[in-house]
Amino acid sequence: MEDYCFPVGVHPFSSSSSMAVPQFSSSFNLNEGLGLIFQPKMEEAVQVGDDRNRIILDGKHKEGDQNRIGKKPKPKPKRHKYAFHTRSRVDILDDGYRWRKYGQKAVKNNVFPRSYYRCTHSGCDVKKQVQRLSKDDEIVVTTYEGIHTHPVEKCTDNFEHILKKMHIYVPP
DNA sequence: CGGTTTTGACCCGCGC
DNA sequence: GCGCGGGTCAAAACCG
Repeated sequence: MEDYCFPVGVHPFSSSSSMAVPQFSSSFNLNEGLGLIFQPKMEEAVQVGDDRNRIILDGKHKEGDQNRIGKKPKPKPKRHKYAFHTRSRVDILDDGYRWRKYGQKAVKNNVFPRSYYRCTHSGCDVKKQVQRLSKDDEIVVTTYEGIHTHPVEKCTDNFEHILKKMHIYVPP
């Protein structure tokens, strides 16, 4: 599946606690290419003492529906995928961008479905997939594909709104 | 009422 | 060619 898989960091917008706390940071900028910059203060999230927090690089990903009927088959531009393994009990890890869900599919050998999101910013076709591992349901894999053509949407959302969207997790 | 989510259908690539 | 799995579309439902 992935071409490369190496430990690098942790998703900067979650924590190892029972709830992913949205911590917005303009330093999280996929436009930097591989320059994923994590805030030092995010280090608390790297408390999982194993290699489960990592980045997956996939340089040769097929281009979705570029070849749909009625469309010219374009030379496939290379798009990189960046995947974060995140220990979190919530699926929605707000990264400062606004996403619209456009699909959900059951994944083979996984009891949890995979969700597909697209950046809502006009002209920006960055996508991401969110999937939970069936082995360890506390691990969420978020895969980003493409590069944002715009800066991070500032934190228009207030915290209350975010919590609503997250369906706050209440530990038993 | 406009934006988002849901969900079944559809498309495509790949292996057999 | 066929079936399977993954990815996307698009209409309807939902929601603030």
